Amino acid sequence: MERSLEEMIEVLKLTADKTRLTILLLLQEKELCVCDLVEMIGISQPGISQHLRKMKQAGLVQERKQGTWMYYRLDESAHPVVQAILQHAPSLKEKLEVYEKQRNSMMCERENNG
Amino acid sequence: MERSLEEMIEVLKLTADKTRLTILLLLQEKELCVCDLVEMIGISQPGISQHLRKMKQAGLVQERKQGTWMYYRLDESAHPVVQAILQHAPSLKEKLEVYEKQRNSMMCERENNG
DNA sequence: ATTTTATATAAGTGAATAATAATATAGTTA
DNA sequence: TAACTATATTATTATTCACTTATATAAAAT
Repeated sequence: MERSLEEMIEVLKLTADKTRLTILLLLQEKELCVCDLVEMIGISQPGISQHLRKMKQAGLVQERKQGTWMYYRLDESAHPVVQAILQHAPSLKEKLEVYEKQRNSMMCERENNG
Repeated sequence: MERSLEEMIEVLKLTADKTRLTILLLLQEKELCVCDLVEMIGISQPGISQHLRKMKQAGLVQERKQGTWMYYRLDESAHPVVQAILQHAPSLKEKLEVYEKQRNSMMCERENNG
């Protein structure tokens, strides 16, 4: 209520996109790297990176570098409407579990981070 | 949580526009006709009507005809995320009160509906 | 040092859309 | 009936934006 209407519009525009809302729902479950999101969502890597950059600039996600990987997670200090929106959306917990099982079953190339 | 991701995206896209979010915030206070919204928001009448049509089609607002006027109000059965969003936005109660006072002071051409 | 891998940035393209101007419809009033 | 008012619809335009391809950067592995 204290934040401006313009701030709300910015956040709503960011969540009003299927790719970005999916990213947020996945990050709600677990910190993930870009390549995880590319595989699970199925658009190009630059596409994912551009969405992440926008959401980082708006304070919706935070990043952490580890080697060549860049891990992303939800920013806890984001506009509170983000949590309200995510809680009204269907969970992607199952989708993430399926992805992780199949990834682990193919003799993971990297250490299992998480 | 039961409603699909696509349904959420549709609602979020509709609220992620300054004009439409303003309309919803005003309707949250009171049922209003198109000309009220035109005056308060300051875009053309077709612009307002088009936004209202979209929101009506998505089940966000309802309409009621009275003479040549068409009154709009929030649809109570809209996707619950709408209420969550509106409650996180700054209220436009004051803006509406100012408008109504100045409208009443100019010897209202129509009966004061509401 | 060269190659490979993960990610970021830049450039370009097509589609969606918010706004306006012009016109149509329909109810009201003279 | 004719003029007026409130709203809806249509056509048009300009802008935004999601995505892709191509390229750059940077860390890791060979």
